[in-house]
Amino acid sequence: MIFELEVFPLDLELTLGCGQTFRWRSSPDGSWSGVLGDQFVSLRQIGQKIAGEATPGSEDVEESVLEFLRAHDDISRIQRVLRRDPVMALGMRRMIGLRIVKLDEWECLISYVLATYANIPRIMKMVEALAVNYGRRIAHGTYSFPDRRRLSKATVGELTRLGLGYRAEYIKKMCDLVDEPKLSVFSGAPYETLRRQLIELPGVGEKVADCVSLFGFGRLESFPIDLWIERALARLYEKKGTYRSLRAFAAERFGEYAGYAQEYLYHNERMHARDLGCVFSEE
DNA sequence: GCCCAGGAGTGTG
DNA sequence: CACACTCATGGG
Repeated sequence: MIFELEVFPLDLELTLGCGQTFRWRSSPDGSWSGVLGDQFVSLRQIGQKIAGEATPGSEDVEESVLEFLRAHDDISRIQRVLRRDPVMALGMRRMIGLRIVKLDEWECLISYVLATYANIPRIMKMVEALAVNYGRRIAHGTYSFPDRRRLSKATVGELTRLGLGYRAEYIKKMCDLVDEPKLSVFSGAPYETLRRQLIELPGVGEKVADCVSLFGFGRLESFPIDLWIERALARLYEKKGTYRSLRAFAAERFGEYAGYAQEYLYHNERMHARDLGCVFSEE
């Protein structure tokens, strides 16, 4: 199935390659492919349009892609709000095509529990291993991410052998504790409540709860603080401290769109580490 | 070989 | 509340 969409502004490479998603990969021809629900989707940027291709499926692919890319986000409004911060104002425009994505809640929860104390290539490998071993086959070599029922069949031993390390226990417990009704209750809760409930889950601390709030439940005010963000805040704002204090700093500074500011800072800091410049300061 | 990774859980001061 | 230690392993 072939389709065409307009999402503007959007930089597909930036959005899918900056480390917020773990199952999207680029091809030499410049297209990006991944899985949405039970469909294998391939996207390519052509000017201001997105050309897409998907395996036949029951879902409305175009709608899924628009939701995934958060096409309804008013980026100019978001940047107008963030511009109040002088550091953001300096380089924000060059991040204009970087959009926060909206992931499936369950997949996001599992993915970011796996993400603790691992680098991105490894996280991608672990998530892919879960899909291949417990997901549903939807195309040649492509598998959907396993829902709770399917993932429940995994034993801790199997999960450990797949390279999850100490995370295997967390995933096993998660399958016993979280079901669709529970996720649905989470969806309706305000951010602070959602966050508190997520933290009660095994393997979920403040940072993971904030990632799941942001990428899984679409709470744009969430500001996950990992090592890169700590460095960015120290380097660009001379701000150090506990998670609690840094979080308060971000809330005051970036308000309802702290999640976008976070992703800008995250991407920028990683580029800076690779000596690819910094858009938020003159160097 | 070495250092690091989108941290969390637990125990201690 | 703030720090210290452990956890299991692969990637660069």
